[in-house]
Amino acid sequence: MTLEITGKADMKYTNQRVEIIAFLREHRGHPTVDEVYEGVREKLTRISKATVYKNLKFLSERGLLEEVNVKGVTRFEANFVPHHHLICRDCGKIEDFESEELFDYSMKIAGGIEGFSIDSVNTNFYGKCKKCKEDNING
Amino acid sequence: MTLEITGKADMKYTNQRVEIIAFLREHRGHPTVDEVYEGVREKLTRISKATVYKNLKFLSERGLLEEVNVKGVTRFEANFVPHHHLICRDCGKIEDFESEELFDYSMKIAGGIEGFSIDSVNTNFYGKCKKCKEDNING
DNA sequence: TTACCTGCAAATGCTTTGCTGCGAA
DNA sequence: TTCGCAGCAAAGCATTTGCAGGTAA
Repeated sequence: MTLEITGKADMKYTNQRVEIIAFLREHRGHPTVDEVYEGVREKLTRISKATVYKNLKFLSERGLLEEVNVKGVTRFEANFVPHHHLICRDCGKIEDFESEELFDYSMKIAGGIEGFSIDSVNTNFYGKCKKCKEDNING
Repeated sequence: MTLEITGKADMKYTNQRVEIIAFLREHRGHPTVDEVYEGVREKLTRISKATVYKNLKFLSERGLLEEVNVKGVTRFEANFVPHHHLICRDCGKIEDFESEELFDYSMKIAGGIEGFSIDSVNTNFYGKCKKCKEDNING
């Protein structure tokens, strides 16, 4: 796999990094560190968890990944279409939600904020996912 | 201090809980666990950090506090006026930002989302705070 | 009175780090 | 060839837990 990332040439594209990014591009469910580790291990059986940690941090700092934290659990994603999050308070599930109009509206408001220079915006919607709602009724 | 919280009677209002909530109501800068611990310790010198942890978790689960996580650091707040966050990518500082119009707009969009029942919304604006911007230029 | 809560200390588990050998460029 | 990176194991820390005594209701 070739990663199409321009302007980020000052780093080595090791197999480990390539597979971590590939895994996150293919698994949009906001995996945890362990889930990334288990997933990548299917391709690179000898990868260590320390390498996964190091690279998730490294790639996040460089803007190749995004880190999300819900209910004390750190999760990762590689979705660079501007989007928002639907977060279930019960199970901690995160779903992406695209709304160009909300993005535009928020950025317009961002333009009027003094003292902070804002480069991105993300709205979190909190509530209950379908499954947890049904579980509440039935169980 | 009397906590004016209705409908939350099934818990004991120990001095520790009262002081933790009081501290967070007076310190709106999104303190960390350690900062809460140090702050409350000025009133209750014998409080343990385990008690602070237990209660921050307990009170968050009951909706008396909100937990925010930025750059891997967990912070707490007790601001129940609907608000948004300005988050500095450099230093991790969080400022509250009130915008009724953004709140209303987001909730209107929330009403049209299928499969998730949404009860609250929070927009995070990411960028650089004034101080970090100046530090970047000067240092 | 009694169930719930606190403080202490120990345990847990996520995350980071130091170091040696290796591989991308 | 060289510097950055991977893997391993150990260390570091934030957070949780078990338990005995204390306290709010």
